[in-house]
Amino acid sequence: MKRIIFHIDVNNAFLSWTALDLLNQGYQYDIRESYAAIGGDEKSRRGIVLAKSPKAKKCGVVTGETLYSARMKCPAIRFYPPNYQWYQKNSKALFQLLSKYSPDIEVASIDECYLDYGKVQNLYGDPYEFAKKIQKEILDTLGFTVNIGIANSKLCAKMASDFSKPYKIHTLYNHEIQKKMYPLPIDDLFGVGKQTSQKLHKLGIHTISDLAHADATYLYRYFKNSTTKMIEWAQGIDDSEVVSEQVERKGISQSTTLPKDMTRTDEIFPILHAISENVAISLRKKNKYASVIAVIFKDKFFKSYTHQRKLNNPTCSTNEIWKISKELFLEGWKQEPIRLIGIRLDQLTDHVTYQTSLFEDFEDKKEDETLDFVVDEIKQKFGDQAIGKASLKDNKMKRKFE
DNA sequence: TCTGGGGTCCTAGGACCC
DNA sequence: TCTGGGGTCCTAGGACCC
Repeated sequence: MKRIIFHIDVNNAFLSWTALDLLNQGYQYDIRESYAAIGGDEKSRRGIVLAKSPKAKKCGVVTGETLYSARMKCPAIRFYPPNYQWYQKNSKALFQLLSKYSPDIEVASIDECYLDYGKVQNLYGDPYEFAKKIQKEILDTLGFTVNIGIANSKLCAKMASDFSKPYKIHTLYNHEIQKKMYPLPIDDLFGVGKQTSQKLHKLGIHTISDLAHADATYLYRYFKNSTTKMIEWAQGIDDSEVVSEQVERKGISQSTTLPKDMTRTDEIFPILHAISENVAISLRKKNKYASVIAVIFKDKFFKSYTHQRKLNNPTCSTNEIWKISKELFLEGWKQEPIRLIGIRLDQLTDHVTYQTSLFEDFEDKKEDETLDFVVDEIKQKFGDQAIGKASLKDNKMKRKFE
């Protein structure tokens, strides 16, 4: 039996959710109906468009461009800052509403998910009618609109939900692929980004149909092992299942664009220290230990590079993560101005079996970790101000990370 | 007044082992 | 002393997604 998959996607998620927030606060108009965008702060060099209203889109404003450039295209535009906590609340509410109807929901990101409709069809009947019903229920109870794509695979459902917006339902069943998907430009195919699309265009492949009919042996020279999957996706073939269990995080990272390009360690280290604390706290919240620590750099030319180390003994200690990050920074830094600095923790494990080495003090380490957990708990109870690292006390930078 | 932040997956090359 | 070769681990970088 053929599967039936829904892909549910919030229209202009960040903008819609901020619109609701503002209306709640007594705003007189709905920013979804005006020239508006969600964006970071230009002064702190985070000035890019994260989401835009339909009217702003009509002016040519695109996600990811600078606020400056958006303003050039659309002088009437107004920018609003993102509010991630509020977004998370709305996201949860959406998935909760949907899980009333089916336990088989795969959360794909903060504003989209897949639902395995085939498994519950006998309860709710015609897919299109049901999609209409939940679409309306979401609008009535949560206040924002979603697009729904209906297809026989996750890939096609995802492609379908993207066809036209907002508040639309599209089907892309297997028998509709040639008519509805083949004519689209290759850039529209999920998984084909800027680099791949450029290569494909050079090879004379411009539409999804071109790729669906392309010679795999020929393309293999350029795309190696991703060739088969890419061609299958162009043909609308995707057997992947809707996975409802929450998959464990593989890594934790935090990075920040610096207020200016920096070259002095006395300016950079307090920030790196604060990031160490933050990622360590996230790690302990999940009751995990990290086996790999990486420091992330971005230079003034926007070139990123990393320097990492695999640890003999996984850690969750703030002190150790900070100490190693500092070492990694000094080893990896190319002595050039830094635009962004960050830390990533990888290969997270549950337990630690200490491999004692001559040079490490086992007891000290355990003490460090125990202390960390106690500090976490105090902060949880009495707030972040209750306790803190003396070295960060008087640093203005610290405020940014709280 | 240029260009966020948090993820995942894949690949390539070197070291090392048998 | 004509320089194998497969497997695995580690590091670094790139592409893609929202």
